[in-house]
Amino acid sequence: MEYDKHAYEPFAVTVDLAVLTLRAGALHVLLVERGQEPYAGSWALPGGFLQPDESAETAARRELAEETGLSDVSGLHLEQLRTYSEPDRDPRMRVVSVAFAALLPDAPEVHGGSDAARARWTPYDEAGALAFDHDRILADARERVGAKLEYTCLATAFCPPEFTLGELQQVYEAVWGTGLDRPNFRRKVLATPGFVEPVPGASRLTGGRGKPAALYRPGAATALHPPLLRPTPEGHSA
Amino acid sequence: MEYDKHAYEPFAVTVDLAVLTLRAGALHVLLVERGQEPYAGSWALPGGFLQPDESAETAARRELAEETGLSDVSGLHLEQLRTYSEPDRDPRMRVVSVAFAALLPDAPEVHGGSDAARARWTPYDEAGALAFDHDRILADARERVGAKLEYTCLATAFCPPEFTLGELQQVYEAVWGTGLDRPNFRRKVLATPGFVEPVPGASRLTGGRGKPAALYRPGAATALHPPLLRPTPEGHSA
DNA sequence: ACAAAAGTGTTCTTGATACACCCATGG
DNA sequence: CCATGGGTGTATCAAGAACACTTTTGT
Repeated sequence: MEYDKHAYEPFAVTVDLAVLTLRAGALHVLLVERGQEPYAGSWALPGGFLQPDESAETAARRELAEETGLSDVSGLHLEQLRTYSEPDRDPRMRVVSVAFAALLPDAPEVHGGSDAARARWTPYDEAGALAFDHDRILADARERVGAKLEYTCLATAFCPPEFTLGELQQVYEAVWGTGLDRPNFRRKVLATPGFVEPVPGASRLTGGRGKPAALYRPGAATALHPPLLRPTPEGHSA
Repeated sequence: MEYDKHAYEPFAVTVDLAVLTLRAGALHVLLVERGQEPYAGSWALPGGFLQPDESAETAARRELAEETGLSDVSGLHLEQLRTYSEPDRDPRMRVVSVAFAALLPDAPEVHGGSDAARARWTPYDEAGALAFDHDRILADARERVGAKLEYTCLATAFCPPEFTLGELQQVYEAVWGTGLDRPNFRRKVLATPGFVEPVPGASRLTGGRGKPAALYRPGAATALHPPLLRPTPEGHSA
């Protein structure tokens, strides 16, 4: 290892964020419209450069606060996905990008981030062709989050502080794109100690009609044993 | 996003490799001895700088070939772990490192890599304190590989082209650090279509004594449904 | 009364676990 | 003939899947 600071072409290091949330039971992602070339007018994932004194995680959280306008992003779940480093991924120079997924419970309207670019929540399925390799980053984000729902308690990161089991189930269904059996889902969640804990007296009407649902809070557990497997994606089966 | 090449302090981008293999039934990792400060005399994971025209994956494979001396590393499994970017992880300058795990079937002796540094295979448990944040990278590598053994066919990446079920089981036991019931392991593997496929007539003696074991090749499947869960790590249970 | 959503119960089937047991080979 | 490792069979138990049914609310 040699350490001459200028022996190599400098690399720019950025973070890109797939900010995910649920709106009306559907998975949405935060996109910003690009003002300059390349890809001017295209939609892209929010992101930006690492400052000299911050880690990728710190930069990601800073960008998240800037883009969403939220005052407190400290409790939100940030998940490092992977790093994209193909030499030609940005036509202007070498940009190595560390990608993150961020999970938001409620979805504040965000039109116009801090840097005056247009921003909007877009249904995942309508994200279409994004700038750079952001399509792939977004697909990787969904796959990673979908996989982590299976064996962690991550789903509560999409929910407000108090939520119903129906809302929790909607998280799974939206991210996985499948339907789940409500009684079985309910039993599975309640049978996992520390996944959720009941809020004693509380209940809430969900669809205007129907029985009010009991409210729950996230529990102390982080892992799910045994996991909650999604209905066999394809023909794998033992 | 602004793109002035010199608006920011340049970052060095490196790759670090946790090269894992099985020797005599135990998990080993490839370490190199550092010649210069900082951490001169300490052991570290092999790695190096990204060249201007290569991706992190390409750089990782190049480093892997250089450090192991293997002529063909194209078939080996490389797994991107995550990127380590704490500002103070290298005392000299900002070094952002993309970490990989590499899985080797046979373990060629490697004393002396290409850059004249001493290199050696070390049992995972004896790796002790490594330079920089390499302890953490190595721990992350083992955890990631252990997790992927549960729900993918990755275990065959540790095996030679033809292997016995006993050898495959040793992979699981070495990475997980647990014992497994042989009859049940066997059934589970054979019941998963495409995990392994038998080599018709072949068999091999393993321990000098005992019945010769049938040989298998890796199959076409990559995923395991349902997964092969490790014996409950801690008190999670439904 | 009816629709809609929450919540409970029950049955069936699958897969995991824990063994006991037989087979082939070398010393 | 015994130790060693490969391979088979089987009983038991826990978990998941499917689905019928009851409860509580708004209209």
